[in-house]
Amino acid sequence: MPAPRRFSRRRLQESALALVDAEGLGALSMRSLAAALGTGAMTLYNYVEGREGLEELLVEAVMAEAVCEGVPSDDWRADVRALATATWRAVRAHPDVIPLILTRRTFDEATLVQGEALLDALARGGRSGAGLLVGLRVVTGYVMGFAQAELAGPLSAGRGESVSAITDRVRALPPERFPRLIDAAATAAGSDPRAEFAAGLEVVVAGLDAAPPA
Amino acid sequence: MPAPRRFSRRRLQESALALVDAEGLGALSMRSLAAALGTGAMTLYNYVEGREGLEELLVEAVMAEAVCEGVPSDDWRADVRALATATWRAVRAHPDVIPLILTRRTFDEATLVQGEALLDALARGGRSGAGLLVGLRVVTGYVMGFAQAELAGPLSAGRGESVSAITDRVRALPPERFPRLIDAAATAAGSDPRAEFAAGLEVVVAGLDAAPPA
DNA sequence: CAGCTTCACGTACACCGTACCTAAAACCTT
DNA sequence: AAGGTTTTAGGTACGGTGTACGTGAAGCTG
Repeated sequence: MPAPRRFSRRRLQESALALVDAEGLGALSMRSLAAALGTGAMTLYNYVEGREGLEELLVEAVMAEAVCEGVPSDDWRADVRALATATWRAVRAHPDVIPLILTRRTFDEATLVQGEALLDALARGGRSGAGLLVGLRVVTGYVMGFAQAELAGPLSAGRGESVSAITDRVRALPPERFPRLIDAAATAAGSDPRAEFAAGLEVVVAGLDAAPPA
Repeated sequence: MPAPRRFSRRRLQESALALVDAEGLGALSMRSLAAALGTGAMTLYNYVEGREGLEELLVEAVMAEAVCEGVPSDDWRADVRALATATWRAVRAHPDVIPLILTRRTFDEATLVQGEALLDALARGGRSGAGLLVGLRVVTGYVMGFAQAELAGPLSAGRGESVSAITDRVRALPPERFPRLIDAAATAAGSDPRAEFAAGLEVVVAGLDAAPPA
């Protein structure tokens, strides 16, 4: 009965993501996205539940890119690594969306599938019940925490800021009070984020191996 | 020479924190905080660098509550546990500020001191260089990630939402596709967040113990 | 007592999300 | 074929936001 919908959900996601990737989160508004689509702001309300729904759309788009092949395998450790890394890579590809991801508890398809797969891998590692839940929390916590660290860290250049804005700021600290922080910042400035993430993940996996599942 | 300042920084922090704790982050605006202080909105600009500065003020106030006694001790593992727990408790005491904490890279005194202490503990655990940096990332990542999980999780009641809104939502999922998620949600609903955090932290510490510092 | 410096704070503007409304488009009746 | 019905498109307008700018007063210094 209705007039045919002008836009698909995918189309909205693509436009929104392109806009945010190009001009930053601050450039996203109902009006700006509508303009990018060549329509009026109020039209978007036929596709999305207000501003909140728009942001969910974006998060969903990013998480959907976290595809992970070869899971489940016969090696639960490899699976945990693969799942965590896939999520992290997807998030990292769209740094401007990170604030939205961090401040939301998402329930999109992709996140649920990844969560289920992660639980499955951990279960194959011998965890169950509360111990399984703890394992999930540790792994997802690590991924999210690392993403947060990358928000304005020396790893990624914030919009308009130098790559090492943070590093510079730490370097300016009183060396007698924060010697280790200054040292760590110098180390971070010259390190590869992928290697850092992988090394941290190794610590997590080692912990899962060593800690008794209660 | 000047007219004496009407407000102290501490006073602003207390008012802002009280306002946010009582009415949520959405209730915080230049005007609302000014009104709570009995003044006009523009006055705040004499104390704070715009909205951004106001939010930093809040984060600083929360982080300052993360006091940690008895560190450093002669047990680096205990120190890591104590520091992580102190930060988490402070954050958890003001859940409405969590979005601000997560979306910001903070440089207030308290955070720096905690970071330095954490690095010191990890160094006593035999880490240095890149391995030390990784240890820092893992621990702070875990704390931040856990805080994020608590945003709207079954652990804390979101403003106006039932304590188990998330749990309910997971329970409504197709059981044949997400059996483990549903199970985990049920476990989470009945678990104590403090115990969960402690157990996860134990996994992290075990990982730090087991993983070679490169 | 000037005079300068600093703070207090009202006004005004651009921009935001969105409640509400109108018109047109496509299907379902009769 | 014509009318009714239902859904989408999209404009208008309102209350709220952050803040640039300007004015006025208050206190120290000469």
